[in-house]
Amino acid sequence: MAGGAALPPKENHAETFARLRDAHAREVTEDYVEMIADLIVEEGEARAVSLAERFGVTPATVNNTIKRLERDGFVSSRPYRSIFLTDAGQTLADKCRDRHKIVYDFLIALGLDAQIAEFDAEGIEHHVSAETLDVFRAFTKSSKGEI
Amino acid sequence: MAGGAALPPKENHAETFARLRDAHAREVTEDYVEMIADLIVEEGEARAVSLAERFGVTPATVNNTIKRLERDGFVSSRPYRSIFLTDAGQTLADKCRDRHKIVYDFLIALGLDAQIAEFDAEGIEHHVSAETLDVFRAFTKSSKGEI
DNA sequence: ATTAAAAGTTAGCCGATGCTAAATTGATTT
DNA sequence: AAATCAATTTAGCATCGGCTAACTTTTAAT
Ligand SMILES: [Mn+2]
Ligand SMILES: [Mn+2]
Ligand SMILES: [Mn+2]
Ligand SMILES: [Mn+2]
Repeated sequence: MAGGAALPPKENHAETFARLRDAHAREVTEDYVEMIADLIVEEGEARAVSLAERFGVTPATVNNTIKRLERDGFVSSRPYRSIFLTDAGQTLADKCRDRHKIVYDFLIALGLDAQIAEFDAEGIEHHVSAETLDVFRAFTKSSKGEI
Repeated sequence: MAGGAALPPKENHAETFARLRDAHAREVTEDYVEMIADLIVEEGEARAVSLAERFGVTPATVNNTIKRLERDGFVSSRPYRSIFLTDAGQTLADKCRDRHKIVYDFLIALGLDAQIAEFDAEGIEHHVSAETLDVFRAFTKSSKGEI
């Protein structure tokens, strides 16, 4: 692939895209639980109106998404009240926040500016395997050593 | 963000997610034109059955996607015949193939194995800005220098 | 030339993620 | 207490990207 054939062997290729579709299916969930956790830290609670503003979507869209998250066991909410993470939601949020920070810090360590790092990390975070994350973390750490 | 507040200023935050949604909207298109270009190189033509096998989806799904690509001016096709890229499609495919390779080679340069690099590159490629791509390219190049 | 197999198409379905417009509820002000 | 304003919910819609099942067309084998 690197320098050879244009395509990987066809027997394995579909697995790559199956993983990609899986990652996609989780992206919105991951961004929401992470955002809810951050809002609770920063503003004391997570309101639908804040989520709508942060994501740049309408309140109706937030409502739909929150219902899916509730169905999937990541949040709890009561009508007209703010939104809470379940234990599963908090666990996922912690994992996503760590991962997000590792990706962001890695992009900064590579010399990118904060705005670009923020943009790209928001997408990249959902597509880094555990192995890649380890390498990112190690790179950032070692790049801090060699001032 | 790096070490400070949990969240970026709310005035700018929505832009990050707007870009993310834009990138999403382009992912399938980008993967298809790239795959079509690669199949034409490797097999002489791009058949729906090959796309279905490569992506791990059904022929019906390929058909739907090809219709959207045709509607959007990236491919041309006639019933029961193989699929061709328009000029716009070829241009996009070339761009995507380059970008894909830069991301893949960067992950390899970081020390990741081929399988992981293949998996992660397939997702990451859609979320790297031009700036990040430049940095990736430079890193790969310099890592080749210092054997 | 028939037949069988492979490839492609069509119809109809679903879930995810977005939207607008209207209705409802809760909070604030007067 | 009423009225207003802000927040939330609901209803109804659209597109994308997936699916199965049935059908048609092309290609390959006999
Ligand atoms: Mn994200
Ligand atoms: Mn994130
Ligand atoms: Mn891809
Ligand atoms: Mn690609």
